[in-house]
Amino acid sequence: MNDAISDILPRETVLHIRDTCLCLAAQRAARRLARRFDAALKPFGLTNGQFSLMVALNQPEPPPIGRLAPFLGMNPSTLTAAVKPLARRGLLTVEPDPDDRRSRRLRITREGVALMREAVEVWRAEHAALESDMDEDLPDTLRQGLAGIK
Amino acid sequence: MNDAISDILPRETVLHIRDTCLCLAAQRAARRLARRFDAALKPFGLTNGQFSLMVALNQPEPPPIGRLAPFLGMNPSTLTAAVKPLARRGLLTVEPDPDDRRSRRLRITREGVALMREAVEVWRAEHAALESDMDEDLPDTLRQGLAGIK
DNA sequence: TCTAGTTACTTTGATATCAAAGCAATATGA
DNA sequence: TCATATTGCTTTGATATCAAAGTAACTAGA
Repeated sequence: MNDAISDILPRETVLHIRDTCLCLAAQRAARRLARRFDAALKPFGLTNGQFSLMVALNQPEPPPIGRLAPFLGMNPSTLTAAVKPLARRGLLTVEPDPDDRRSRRLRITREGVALMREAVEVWRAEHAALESDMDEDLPDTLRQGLAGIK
Repeated sequence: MNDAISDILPRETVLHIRDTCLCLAAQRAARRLARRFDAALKPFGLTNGQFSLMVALNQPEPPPIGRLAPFLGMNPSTLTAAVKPLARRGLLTVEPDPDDRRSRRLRITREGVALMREAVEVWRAEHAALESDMDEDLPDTLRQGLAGIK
């Protein structure tokens, strides 16, 4: 007789968590959307996350990591790692801020802009297709709901 | 003169994507919720994803990987990897299905159940706290919206 | 000035994530 | 029954993710 058993948690507890857990619901939806946009952006060699990061670089002043991380809901160390493949491909550069040498600013390159001009059009098409799959007011409802998670 | 430039994408395009992209909004919210539940479940050595997986094992018959993956919105290969640390800790076992030896069923162990009994209470408390941070009808709105993403 | 504290980021080590390719078992059709 | 196709899962190689601990640079207060 080994450890494997059938003596499980109460069925109602399991169903309750399954049906109400916002964290599970969010992870599930995030994975599905990630796969969808990863596939759409594949011709550009970009993942959904890389696309979002590249979009966020388009600011009058190249933003530092410390400003991008909260915007993306991301830990700064994740961003440090995420920058590497993009820098390696020459899509962005990392420059120390002259006014504060601790801070490092991410600047999109010409190549990055050229790639993004095309990628944005694919994003538009894919997002339109996504929304057309959904009930009328679901997109806005979702946007409001997701924005409410701090 | 290097590659770095200031010739960026149209400002309106950037703002449009930033404010409407459901994929970005979902990743951002998923990261925030993941961190929150990871922190709450840390005393049990469980991540939010491990918790959800363990909950899903509580079924009359131990489910095969191929049934769990779609439930979690996950690629089967991700699940194969996710199982390893949990099996190593003795929280679940992997058994070949006697009726189809390709299929592998995940069975929660006694230890797994014991751990989950406590973890579920922490989940309850954390989820209640999460919902109390939100506007009245936001949780249900979000659940419906997230469930609408296929 | 120092010096202590804070901030911005990186490194480390672990798990998470996927697509693609691979393997073995099952199912199907001739 | 044999060959082919399909199915269920795993492996591989790459990026993603985090917390914790580390480093360097800045700040504030004595």
